[in-house]
Amino acid sequence: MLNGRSTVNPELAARVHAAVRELGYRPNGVARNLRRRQTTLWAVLISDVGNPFFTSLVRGVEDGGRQFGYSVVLCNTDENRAREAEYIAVALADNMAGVIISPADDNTDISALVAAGTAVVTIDRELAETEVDAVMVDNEKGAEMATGHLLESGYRRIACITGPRRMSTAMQRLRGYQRALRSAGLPQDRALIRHADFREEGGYSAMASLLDEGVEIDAIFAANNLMTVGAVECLTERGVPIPDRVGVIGFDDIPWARLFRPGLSTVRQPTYELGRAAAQLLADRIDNPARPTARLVLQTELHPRESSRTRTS
Amino acid sequence: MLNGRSTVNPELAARVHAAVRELGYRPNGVARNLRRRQTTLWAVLISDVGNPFFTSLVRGVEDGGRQFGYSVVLCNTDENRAREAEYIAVALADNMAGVIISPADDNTDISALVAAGTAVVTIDRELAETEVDAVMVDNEKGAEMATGHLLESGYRRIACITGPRRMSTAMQRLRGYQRALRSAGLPQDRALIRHADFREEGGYSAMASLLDEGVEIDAIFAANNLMTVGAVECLTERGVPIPDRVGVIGFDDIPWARLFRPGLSTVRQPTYELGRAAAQLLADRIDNPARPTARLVLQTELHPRESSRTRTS
DNA sequence: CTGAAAGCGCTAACAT
DNA sequence: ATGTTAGCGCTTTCAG
Repeated sequence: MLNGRSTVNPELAARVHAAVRELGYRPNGVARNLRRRQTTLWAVLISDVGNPFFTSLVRGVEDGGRQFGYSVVLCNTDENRAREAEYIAVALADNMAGVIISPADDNTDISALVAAGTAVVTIDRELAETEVDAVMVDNEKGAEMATGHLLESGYRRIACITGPRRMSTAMQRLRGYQRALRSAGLPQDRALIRHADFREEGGYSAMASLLDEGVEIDAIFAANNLMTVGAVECLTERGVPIPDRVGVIGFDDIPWARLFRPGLSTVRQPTYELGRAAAQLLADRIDNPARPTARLVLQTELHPRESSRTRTS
Repeated sequence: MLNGRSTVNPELAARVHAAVRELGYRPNGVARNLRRRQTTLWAVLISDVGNPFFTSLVRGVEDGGRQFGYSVVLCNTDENRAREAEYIAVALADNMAGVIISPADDNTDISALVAAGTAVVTIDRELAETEVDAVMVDNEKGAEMATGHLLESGYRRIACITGPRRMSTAMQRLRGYQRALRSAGLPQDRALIRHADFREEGGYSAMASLLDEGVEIDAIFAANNLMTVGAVECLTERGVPIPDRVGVIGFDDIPWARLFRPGLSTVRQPTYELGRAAAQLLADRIDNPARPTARLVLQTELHPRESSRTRTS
């Protein structure tokens, strides 16, 4: 009756409902999950909730999931494949309805999930081998826009601090940077390219190494928010004026970037929307496991601020 | 045998384990949960993962929970009591092992959790009625330090933008502010006190109202990170120089506050540690439901930066 | 159309 | 010390 199945005497129904309230009866979700062989839980595997990029993503996923009646289990992988594998095992053991993952590596193994029939959506980063629903931004275009903006502002010796080779986003953003230089007819100088770890320290050290090695540069394109902050800190610490001596633009916004001085130019990603879209795709995949995989690419937006002001010299 | 109970023929054990691996057997956590009448899930109820304060808290909880074998379900309440109640119902229905909550209101009703025997720890904010384990900072002292610092820097007409009356943190921080003024022998001017909503917009409007009403002020103490940002934005927008015309200090740090210009003075809370401590307390409470309730108070740290530089005039 | 019964996969209690 | 069984609370199926 409580499932709204039977057609019962309305008076009886009222009495039952009263009793339900009176006795404080609560349906046991665990028993329901066991019987239905499904839960209403999603695992969200990201490298760090401390990074505002992922925060906003998670927020979107949670809001989206709520609409469909799912709760979100947070899983920080710290870019660590072992930890990632652990969480995948948990998701499997707990029969989670779906997994949204920003893989720590292009080759992250999600075959166990696929084999178990668990719905999976990758977010931000793509998987090389397995074909599953994916939501991401147009990284190559975003990076090209950023680099193109520096070129238009008059910078010519533009360095690129990108992420690890094993991550799709790092490579796509690097390609975008290279494409912009090529379009402008500028030489590709390998000394201008650094692979760091997508963290603040990585950005800092990459910036330091560029300065220490005396590589001639007049601008920096940093391929994520944290590395941008690291690079700026390094420049500030060493008294290199931004943008007069070195222009800076970063990929992905930083909250309150407008309160920084100089204001940081960035390529903004629609992070919240990425999360919402992933939630939509996952809910849909759960209802419709057979549908062909979807690949959703959202666009980025250029936000020029003072750190990439037009060069006058 | 898989529970490591029996003493079995080692050769047989090896064969079983081989079969386990071969067949890809995975224990069903849901069935286990039903039988044990317990899960390994914690619900963390906070108002917003988008706020770096809560982000860092959640990170601490997740890291702490992992150590004890728990996963964390993220629940954004948006300071909304209805949504909070919904999530409490979910935690109950899903038999979650424990709940860590930063209540949207001093009178948030957690009696259902208590009645069901679910372990609960409040974090950041306290509950007025129910006595449960609690982790927080010394808000009054932190606010007193902040205000005291402004006084030492030569400010005399210090306004306070605090949070809603219904929240313990807002009231404690207000009291700390008042205590500092009293110690300095300054008058308590009610026109200097504003209750906002702990959000950026709230800080912005409160600041705007102070300026619009022509209240004579030379400094601001804002009782959380987001309201500090809002207040600074308002001042910046209206061209009020910080700290020369108005000094600013905020409660709770903001990531990369040192990249802001002027650098924002803050009272730092040990956010990550708060989360870790709450996790510890919750795990312990689950193992030991009868132990008396604990109330853990951590200390804050003053981080003076340029926004509250000593007045020369 | 409604009520009864089987059983999801595991573990705790019980019998051997 | 080991093997067996009952049953967690629900939903689904099947019989009435």
